[in-house]
Amino acid sequence: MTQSNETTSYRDIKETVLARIRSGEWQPDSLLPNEQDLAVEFSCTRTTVNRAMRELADEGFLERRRKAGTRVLSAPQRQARFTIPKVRDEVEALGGIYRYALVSSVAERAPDWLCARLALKPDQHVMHVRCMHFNGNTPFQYEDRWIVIDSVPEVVNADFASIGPNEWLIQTVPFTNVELSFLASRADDSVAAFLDLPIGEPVFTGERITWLEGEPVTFAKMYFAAGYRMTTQF
Amino acid sequence: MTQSNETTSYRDIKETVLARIRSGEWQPDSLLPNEQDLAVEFSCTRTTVNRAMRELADEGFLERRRKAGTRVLSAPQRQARFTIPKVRDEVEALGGIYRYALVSSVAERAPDWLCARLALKPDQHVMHVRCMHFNGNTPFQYEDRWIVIDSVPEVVNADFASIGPNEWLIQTVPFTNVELSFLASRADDSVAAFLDLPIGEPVFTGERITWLEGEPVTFAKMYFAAGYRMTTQF
DNA sequence: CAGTGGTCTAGACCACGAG
DNA sequence: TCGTGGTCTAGACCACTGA
Repeated sequence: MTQSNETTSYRDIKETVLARIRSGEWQPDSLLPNEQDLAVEFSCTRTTVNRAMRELADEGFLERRRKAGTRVLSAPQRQARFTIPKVRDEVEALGGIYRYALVSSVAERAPDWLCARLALKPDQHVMHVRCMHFNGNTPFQYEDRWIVIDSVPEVVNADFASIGPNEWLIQTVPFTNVELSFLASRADDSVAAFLDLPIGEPVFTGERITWLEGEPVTFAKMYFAAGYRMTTQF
Repeated sequence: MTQSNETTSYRDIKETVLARIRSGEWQPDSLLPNEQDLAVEFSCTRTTVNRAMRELADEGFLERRRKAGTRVLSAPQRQARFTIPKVRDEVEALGGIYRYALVSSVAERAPDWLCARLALKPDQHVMHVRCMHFNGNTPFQYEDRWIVIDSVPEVVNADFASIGPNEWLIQTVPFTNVELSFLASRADDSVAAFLDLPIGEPVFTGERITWLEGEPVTFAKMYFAAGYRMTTQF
């Protein structure tokens, strides 16, 4: 009990509401009493009821609309929250020792497919950085990344031998918008070599595009070693 | 402006705080003024400041501790929220026409690997359901699922020819705990045939384990058709 | 111990949107 | 139009935890 004894907290209300939904007392799609009535029932203020119901709606159990009232969602829109850790943290969470290694870092004209992907002008230049992340001496992730020089001019002076491009970017342009995708790809000869896999092996792959105030900053492909799985509970 | 003119809303405060972090005015790891002081600065009550800061902490930008105060997280723990839609919704969101087809549905003794995975007793029985989800006539997802009969006895009477096992389960035991994983697997001959792929092709694969009040309910493997990617923005 | 965030109250005004 | 949720105020007590 977070609050002192015998008060009804918003947590209590959340529990009670969930229990009623689970028990079938409040059927999917059914309309719930309004906040004022619930406040009376729970002997608390409408503010407290409001917080409880608002959070339940955020969590995907309820749908609330002014005037229409609050309904139980028939198919709860449960959302999985995946925390996207930095590779270093991910390795260390596994109890491993993180090691980073730069493979190559070159400034080059942005390839056509990247221009299309990031809406770059045809003559824009990018820093192409390839690197490896190890768990001890085991390959953990191979990263292939392009950083738009016009958007982050300091990148030409970055020392990617000593710091990974992701960590460098987080320090340099911390607050960005991100589009993140996951897919299964096939190991080409390069990926296979870096991850110590047979060519053609399925590889769990992430793609991340990052913008800062609408300007494209970076495109990254992250190839995970065999057996990797991304897991969450909810 | 959600509130009437000239009041400071919790949204305004959130924006201002984020802007200060972005601009570097509030550096990572630095301590922010306490709520009371911010309330004075923003000419509003502490309640309003509290809501703004609480939400920013929920969203992974700040860390708050009683007595210690509120700090800017150096590596924002941005969390990707993936909405896990029902297959039907996912297909329809693509503008496609959803079609479901049952492949097989048999009650059987739980295989050993499943007993281990779900902590079943060796003699427990499961309903093994295999089915296909199509976008029009294109394979979209092949689903291989086991449902624990002791946990959901009604399953023996379910008509999986007319309703998918996931939709049936949502109707029957709506509120559950879930562990969800994604990985890249290799198409075996069966998966390859159902998804119309060459054998050995990489397949984006989901695994879902569901419990109800601690009792294991179901284990499902979901194999997605070629080219599938799971995407989110944040 | 004392400062900070966590939460509740009692009341108010308002925006939205269904009927 | 008018009921419902969205938000803010002003004030209070308390839980947690760092020093």
